[in-house]
Amino acid sequence: MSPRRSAAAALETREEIVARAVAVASTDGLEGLTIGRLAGDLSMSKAGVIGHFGTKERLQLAALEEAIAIFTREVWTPVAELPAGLERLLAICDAWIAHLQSGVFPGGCFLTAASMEFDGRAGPVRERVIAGFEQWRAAVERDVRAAVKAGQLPAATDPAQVWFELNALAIGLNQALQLLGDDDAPARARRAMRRAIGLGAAG
Amino acid sequence: MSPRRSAAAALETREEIVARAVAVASTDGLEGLTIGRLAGDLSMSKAGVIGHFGTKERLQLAALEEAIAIFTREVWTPVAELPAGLERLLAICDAWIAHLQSGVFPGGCFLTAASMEFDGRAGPVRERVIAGFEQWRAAVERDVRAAVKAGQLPAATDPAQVWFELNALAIGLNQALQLLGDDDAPARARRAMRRAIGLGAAG
DNA sequence: CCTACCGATCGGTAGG
DNA sequence: CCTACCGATCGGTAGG
Repeated sequence: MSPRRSAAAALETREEIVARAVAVASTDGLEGLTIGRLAGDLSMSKAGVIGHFGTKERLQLAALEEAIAIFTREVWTPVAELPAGLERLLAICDAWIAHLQSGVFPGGCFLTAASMEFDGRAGPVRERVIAGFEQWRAAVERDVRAAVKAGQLPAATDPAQVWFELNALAIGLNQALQLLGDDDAPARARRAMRRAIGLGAAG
Repeated sequence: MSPRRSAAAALETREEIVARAVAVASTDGLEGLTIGRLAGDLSMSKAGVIGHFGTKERLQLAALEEAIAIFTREVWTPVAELPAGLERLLAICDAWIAHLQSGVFPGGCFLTAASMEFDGRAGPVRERVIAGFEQWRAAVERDVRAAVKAGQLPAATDPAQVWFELNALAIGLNQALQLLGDDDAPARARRAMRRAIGLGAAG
C-alpha cells in the first residue's frame, strides 16, 4: 500500500551503499571494492547490495559519480559565484588545496587514485575518469582565458600549460600529504601554483 | 651432483617470475598481482611460483625492488657520470621525461602507481615505496644544492621546493601520457621543470 | 530486501 | 619444481 515509501527507503539504502563504497574505494581502490565486504560493513546480504547496481562495475561507476560530486561540492561550488578571471582562478587553487587537506576521502584524492588505477584499463570507469578530468580542465582553462582577456595575466599565457601545471601540483600535493604526511606541502603547492599561473612572489 | 646449476636455474626462474610480476603490477597494481595468474602466464604451478617468495607480500616487495632498479637504470645511471650541479639536474629532468615516455612499464610509472595504491595502507610495501622516493629526492636535492653552491642558481633557491615541483610535474606527466595520451605533455613538463628549477625561457 | 547456492579463484600448505 | 588439497572469498543468480 505504500510503494512511494518503499522506493524512498530503497534509495536511502542505495545511498548508504554508495557512501560506504566511496570510503572503501578511497583507501583500497575501486578494484579493491568487494560486494561481500560492503555487505558485511552494512550488515546486509550480498544480494541486497548488488541488487541495487546489477554488477560490480556499475557499483564502481556509482561510487565514482559520487566522488566527482563531492569534489565539485568542495572545490567548485565555493568559488562558482565569483566572477570569471584571475580572482576565481586563485580561489580555485586555494579550494583545491583545502580539499586535498580536508580528509573527505580517507585515502586521499579519489579521482587521482582512480586515474592511476584505471589508466591502463579500457572500459566505462576509465572513460568516466577521463570525462571528469576533462570537465575540470575546461573550467580551469576558462578562468585562465578570462584572466588573460581582462588583462590580469600576460597575453602570452597558455591555458593548457597552466592547467597541466596546476593539475600536476595538485596530484603531487596529494601524494606528499598521503604518502609522506608532509605538512609543508600545502604551502609549497600554493607557491608553485601562483607561479604556474604567472604571478611572481605575489599571493 | 650439480647443486650450483640447480641453484642458478632456480634464480633464473625467480627472475622470470619477478619480471612478469613487474609487468602485471604495472597495469593492474601490486594488489592486482595474483599467484594463480602469474603461474598461468609462466606455465608453472602456483606452488612453484610462491615457493620462491613465501608470501604474496614478499613477491610484491620483489617486484617493487625490481621496478626501483629499472627506474634507477633508466633515469639515474645515464646521468651519474656528469658533474653534480645544474648540468646534471637538467639531464635528470630530461632522463626522467624520457623514462616516462619509454614504455618500460606497460601501465605507466610503477613507482607512482604504487605510491597511490599504498598511500593509505601500512606495511613493508608502503615503507619501501617511501624509501624509494626519499632516496630519489635526496639525489635531486643534492644537485640543486650543488648548483646553488656553484652560483648556477640563485642563492635563495629552496631545494625542497624544487624537488616538490619536479616530482609533481613527473607524476602529472605520467598521468597525461597514460590516461589521456597527451603528446604535448612531455614538452609541457620540460618547460615547467625548467621554470621550477629557476630558469626563465632558457633550456 | 532475504536465504541458499553456483563455479571460479584467492593465498597458502603438505608432501614429495 | 610438481600434484593435490585446504578454507575463505570472489561476483553473481534463483527464487522468494
